[in-house]
Amino acid sequence: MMEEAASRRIANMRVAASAERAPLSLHQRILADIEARILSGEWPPGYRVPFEHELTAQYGCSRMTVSKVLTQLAKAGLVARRRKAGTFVTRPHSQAALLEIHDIKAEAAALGGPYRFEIAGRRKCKITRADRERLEVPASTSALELTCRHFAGAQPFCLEERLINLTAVPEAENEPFSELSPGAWLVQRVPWTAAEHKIRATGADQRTAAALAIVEGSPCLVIERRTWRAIEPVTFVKLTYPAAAHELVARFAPSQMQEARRG
Amino acid sequence: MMEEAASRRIANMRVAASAERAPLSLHQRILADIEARILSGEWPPGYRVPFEHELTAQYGCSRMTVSKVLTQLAKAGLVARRRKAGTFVTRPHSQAALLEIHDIKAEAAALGGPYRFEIAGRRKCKITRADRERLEVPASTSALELTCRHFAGAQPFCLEERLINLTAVPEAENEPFSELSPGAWLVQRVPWTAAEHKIRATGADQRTAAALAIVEGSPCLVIERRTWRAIEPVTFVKLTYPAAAHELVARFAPSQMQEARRG
DNA sequence: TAGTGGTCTAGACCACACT
DNA sequence: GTGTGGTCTAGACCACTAG
Repeated sequence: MMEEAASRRIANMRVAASAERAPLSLHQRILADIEARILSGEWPPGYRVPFEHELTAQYGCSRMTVSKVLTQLAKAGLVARRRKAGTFVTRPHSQAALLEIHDIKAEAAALGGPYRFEIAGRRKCKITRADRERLEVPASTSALELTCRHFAGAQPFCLEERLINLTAVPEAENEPFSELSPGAWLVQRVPWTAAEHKIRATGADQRTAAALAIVEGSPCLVIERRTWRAIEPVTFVKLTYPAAAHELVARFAPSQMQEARRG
Repeated sequence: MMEEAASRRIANMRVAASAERAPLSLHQRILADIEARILSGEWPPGYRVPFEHELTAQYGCSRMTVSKVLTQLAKAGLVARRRKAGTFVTRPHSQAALLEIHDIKAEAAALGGPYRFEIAGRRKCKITRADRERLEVPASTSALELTCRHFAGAQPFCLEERLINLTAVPEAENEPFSELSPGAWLVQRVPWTAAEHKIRATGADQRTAAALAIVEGSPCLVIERRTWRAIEPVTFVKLTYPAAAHELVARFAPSQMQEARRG
C-alpha cells in the first residue's frame, strides 16, 4: 500500500544525525526532515514550503499528518502560514524567545540617548584551551574575537565581548560591522536553534570599568550567552551592563500553556 | 446532529472569564474547560481525568479532538498520561519552567554549607497604593508580608522579601513556615500558570547589606518575581543574592522546537 | 472565484502496561 | 487478556484571502 512506499521514502531521508534507537513516528520523521531543510538553508527564508496536498503526495501520508507537522513548525516560528497563499519559511527570529535576545539599539533609545556603537577590538584567532568552555568547538578552530562598546548618547551602557565560530559563520571574517553591530548582524543572518544564558551580578574590574566609564567595583549585570545552530556552536557573547542601565524581563507560563491555548 | 448537542453543552460551560469575542474552536473550548477544572482544584493533583472515550461522550465530539486537548495538557505539564492506566492531574510543578523557579535549598548545598532559613519578619497587612505595582490586586486586599533569610552554613546567601495574596492563598495566614520556606510551601501548594521575572544588578543598601552580612554597596543580583494562578495574582517576591552566591542559567530554543520534537 | 489552511469526524491498527 | 493512549487515514465542511 501507500504506507510501504512512504516508509521506504522516509527511511532513505537524511534524518537527524542523532543515532537514536527510538523509532520515530511518521510525523516526527517528517518534522525532522523539513526542519533540516530549513536550518541547512536548502529552504531559505521566504521560501514557499510545498502545499499540504503536495507534501501529502511526497510523503505518501494523509493530510492530517502533514498538517500536524506544519502546525508544529508554525508554533515553533520556523514557518508562517497564510490561507490561500501557502506556508513560508520565516526570517531568522529574535523575537520568539521567552527570554528574548535583546535589541540593544532599542535599549539605548529607552535610556534617552541616540544610539551608536564602536568596534573597540577585533582579531582572528584559533580557539585555545581556555576558550573551549565558552565556545565548545575543537581546539584550533578559527574564531573571530570582537570587542564592542554600545553608547546611549555619550555614555557607554554596554560592553560586548564576543567570539564567533568562523567554521559556522565564515562570512563574518570579512564583515566590517560598520552598519550593524555584531549581535544584530548575526541575528539577521544565522537562524539559531538553541541558546544558553548565564546571568549574574559582579563588580566591575579595572578594564571593564574603564570601558564603561564607571567606578571600579561598581555593580554590573553580566549576561553570557552561547548560541547554537542545530548542534553547531555559533557564538559566545558576554554583555556587561552598569547596574542602572539594564533590567531583564521574562514572562512565561510553566511550560507551553500559552502556546497550547493558541493552538 | 451531534455537533449541535455539543455546541449547546459547551456553550453552557463556564468557559474562561475573558470576555473575548473571538469564537473559540471546539478543542480550545474543551481545553479551557478542563484547564479550569484543574486550576480551580475541582480536579486535584492525582485525580484521574475521564478516559478519552468518556470525554468523547461528554463533549459529543470525536476521539481525535479530545486526544488533541489531552496531548496539549500533557505537553503543558498539567496532566500525565499512562497507557492502560489513564490520564492524571499532576502535582504542582516547579521544574517545567524554562527559567526555573529556583530551589534555594539545592543552591545552598552547591555553596557547600548546610541549608537553613529563618523567618525574620512577618505581618498581615492591607495592600497599599505602593504595593499595587508589586501585587496587582485591589487596594485593601489582605496580604501576608514575609522576610526570610536563607543560609549556607553560617553565611546568609539570599534575602527573600515576599508578599502573598491572602485572597488567593488564605491558608498562608496560619502557616508557620517552620518546615518549608515560604517559596517551597507555595510551590507545593499552588499551581501557578504565569510568572514574570525582572532581573537586575544593584548595590546593596544598608538594610540589605546588614541582612546578608556584606559590605554596603557591594554588587548583588536581584530577582523580582510575580506569579499568577489563571488571572489571580498569587505572590510577589524579591530575592537578593550577593554577587558571588548566585548565577541564573536558562537554556532554550527560540520557541517550542524541543517540545514540538517530543510531540 | 478558487485554492489554501483550520478544523473535525468516524473509523482503524498498534504498543504497551495493568490485571 | 484487555483496555488505555499513540498514531494514522480518508474523507468532509468551512473561513479566509489572494488574484
